[in-house]
Amino acid sequence: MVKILPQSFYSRPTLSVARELLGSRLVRILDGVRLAGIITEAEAYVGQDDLGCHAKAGRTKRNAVMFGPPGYAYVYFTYGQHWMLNAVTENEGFPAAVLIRAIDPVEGADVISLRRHGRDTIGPAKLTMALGINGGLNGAGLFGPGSGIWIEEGFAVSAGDIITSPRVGLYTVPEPWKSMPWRFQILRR
DNA sequence: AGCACGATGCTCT
DNA sequence: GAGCATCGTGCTT
Repeated sequence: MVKILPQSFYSRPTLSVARELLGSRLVRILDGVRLAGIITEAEAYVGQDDLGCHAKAGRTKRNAVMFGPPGYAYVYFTYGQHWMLNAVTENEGFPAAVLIRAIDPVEGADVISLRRHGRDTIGPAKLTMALGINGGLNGAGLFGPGSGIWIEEGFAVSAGDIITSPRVGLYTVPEPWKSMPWRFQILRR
């Protein structure tokens, strides 16, 4: 029996949510077809004090969803071509989110492979390409089946199987934020 | 297998 | 006008 992660799952410390999203199942209904992948990598972005977080300079049109209630998708466009998927965390008014950085396809792998031209789904923009995620999903609720995207309970990943490291791509972010070990990955054996 | 680089356009200053 | 939570290619080992 399948359980969609409830809004209360996201209404918690972002680091906990990021760790626990590993092993869970990201589901996307695309053209009526169910696609899904196990989340294998995620990063935490934690509030206005975190100078790596988009919310550092306050609320803007782009990051507004992060300031809202938890459990919603924050989808933004970057590098002129890529969409990034985040899950908003913590309480309304505290801007924080988890960036989903990689999935391991488990349903609709044929469709996913076509969409990726046979290439992998390890990378934040790669998985949005694979699942057809774009700005139209910014603000979509992740805790119910209504929006065509949600996250289901998966399997628990033991602490020993989680790799922690600094977040990727924060070239101009000052320390200590640049080096905070807020990237979580499932160890590949 | 790894590194360097160009692409490309939106957002915020 | 600068910068960007990246990707794919092409070149080097």
